[in-house]
Amino acid sequence: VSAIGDVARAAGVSKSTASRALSGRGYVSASTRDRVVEVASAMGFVASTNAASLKSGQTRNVGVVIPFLNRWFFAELLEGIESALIAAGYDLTLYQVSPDSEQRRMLFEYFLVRKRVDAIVAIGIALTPHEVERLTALGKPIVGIGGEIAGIATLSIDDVGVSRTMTEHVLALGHTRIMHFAGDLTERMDFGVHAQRLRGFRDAMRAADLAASHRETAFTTPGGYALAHAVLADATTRPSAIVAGCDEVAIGAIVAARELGIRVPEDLSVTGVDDHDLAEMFGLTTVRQSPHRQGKLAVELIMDELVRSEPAGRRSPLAFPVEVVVRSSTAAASVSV
Amino acid sequence: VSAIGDVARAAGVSKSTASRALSGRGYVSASTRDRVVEVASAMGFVASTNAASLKSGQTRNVGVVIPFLNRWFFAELLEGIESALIAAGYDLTLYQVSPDSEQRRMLFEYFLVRKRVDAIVAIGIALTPHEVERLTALGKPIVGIGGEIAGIATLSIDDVGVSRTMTEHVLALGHTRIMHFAGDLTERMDFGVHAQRLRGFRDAMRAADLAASHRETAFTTPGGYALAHAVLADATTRPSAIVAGCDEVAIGAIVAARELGIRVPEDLSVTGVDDHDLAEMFGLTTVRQSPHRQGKLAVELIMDELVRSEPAGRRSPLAFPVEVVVRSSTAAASVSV
DNA sequence: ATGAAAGCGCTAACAC
DNA sequence: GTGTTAGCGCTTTCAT
Repeated sequence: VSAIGDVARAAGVSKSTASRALSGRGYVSASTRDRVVEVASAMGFVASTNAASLKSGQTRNVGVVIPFLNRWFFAELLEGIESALIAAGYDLTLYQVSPDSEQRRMLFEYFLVRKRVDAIVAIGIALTPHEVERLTALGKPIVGIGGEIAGIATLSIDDVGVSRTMTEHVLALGHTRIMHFAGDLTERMDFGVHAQRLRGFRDAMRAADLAASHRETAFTTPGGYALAHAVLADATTRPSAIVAGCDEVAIGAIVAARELGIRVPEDLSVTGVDDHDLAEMFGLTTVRQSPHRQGKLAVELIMDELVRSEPAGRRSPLAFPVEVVVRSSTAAASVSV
Repeated sequence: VSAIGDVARAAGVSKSTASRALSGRGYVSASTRDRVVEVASAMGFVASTNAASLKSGQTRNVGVVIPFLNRWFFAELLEGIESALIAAGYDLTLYQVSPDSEQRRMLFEYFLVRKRVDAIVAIGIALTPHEVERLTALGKPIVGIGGEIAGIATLSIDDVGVSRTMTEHVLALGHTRIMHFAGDLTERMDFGVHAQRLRGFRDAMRAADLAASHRETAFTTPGGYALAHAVLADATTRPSAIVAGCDEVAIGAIVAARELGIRVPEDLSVTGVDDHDLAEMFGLTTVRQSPHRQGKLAVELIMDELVRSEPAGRRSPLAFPVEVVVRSSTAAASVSV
């Protein structure tokens, strides 16, 4: 009672002919094909992916490993990946994983290995050489996003450079009392994003012969808000500019500053990183990472290996180009002292 | 060269014994089991889900259909669902679908039918009777979230009631010039959430013998921001309270109000719906929908049908209980006129 | 151009 | 308790 057998019988052909007609591979006469296709759709027949996969070894399914779902950059990235995959006829299996967890080990040792996915997109996860080896041994293309990983194609922005650029931008406006709102360094997100952005800030400040002060905070809007309230309370010691580690933190800082009666950008310059969808509303100067495009590009790289199997040239780490977006939050800088 | 055959040979047993030892089903002596398990893990063996599914008809995979990824409520919901599924040993296949699209038809006619998922969680999608029938005919449990759907278990909040309650809350504070910031009614999200929240507002206003005025906006923070700027500009006509259709809109309104020098809540009360993670920062009075818990509950319902196969009692629509969270944004209401 | 038959890797009767 | 056997539904040589 195999389903394709039913279609075949109804169309008066053999299973193999039905299969050829429906999959498009192999020779079938036009008239036969049309008949089979019509019968199949009339019956509402859809081939079982399991059976097809078992035979072909292709699942038409891609696993996506992601650390956050409720943060703007990651949600947007996921959207880009999802739409690109659907467009290519692939399904997306989602794994939310915090780095450094037992869960993560499980994922790589078990979930990803049971021949359910053709490829993997690993976001914000610094794969170990062992993990890379295990996955490539299975012949599964992997693309990493968020940092460089030896041996596989990766997509990432230059976090140090981005942070340095933003700091230089603020310096060029004449600021000297600049503070960096860094992510929690002990949290140790993979690839040390927080640490790298801190480093970019420090590099720029050192080059300008200025003292680089920073404070750590949760990488969220409430985090930036709370920290700004603490840091901005004392008018005599407050910085004239804040270089925030990400837009969420920057936005929290702006809200807090306004609550304290501090005008932004007149009395306080704020910059972020991400081009969050609220950035425009707050006139935030930031760096556009184009997560949507990163997602689509990642899928393209996957498809290069999967469909056209040309892994060679592309395998090197790819520094994704970003774009600085200057808005009013830094436009009118007060030149202090 | 079947993989489990390799394990079996290496362990000196037959394929079926190996299968029993690894799956845990059926009788195997403890010593044999241990040996097989050890050999398998030494070889890094993981059973092919395809083959297992083909045989058992169970995919241990659940499809989740969701309209947005980058909105707080939906992202949080997805997180809840994901973690509950992983905990149950299930994978999650993600489909982002805008209601009313060609894509959506494809999804139900094709993607969801190819025996790749055991069950479906449909979020914010008003399934048609035809779609429900097709899916239930396949014996796949479905749980809907966001509105009632005939014939399947659904989880939703009482949108009319929620909106009425919030309006009554504002009325009780003594406000008379209250405006509703509604979602775009032409956008027609499934289940008419926007229209229902508007109705709850109108019901409460009518009961209080007050004129119910509302304006439509995109259901986003920038949307609420732009609308508030337009509505609040004229001090003589501005409302003393805004009942926003969701927290995103409410937050945008608060930011705009503050930019205009309007104090919140002293000069303007604002309420929302969702308990967005920025709600606390803005002191926003809102309704907590607990998306995380909704997600976990949805998975539980799925598992009831899937594992314990007891679909009966639960199938009726379930009104998910919400909680009103009063914060400072409505605490000190100015009694107008 | 089409059909017959083998088999993808695993599980579940059924025998022993 | 363990091995043997027969498929799950499809694709794909290989004949015809």
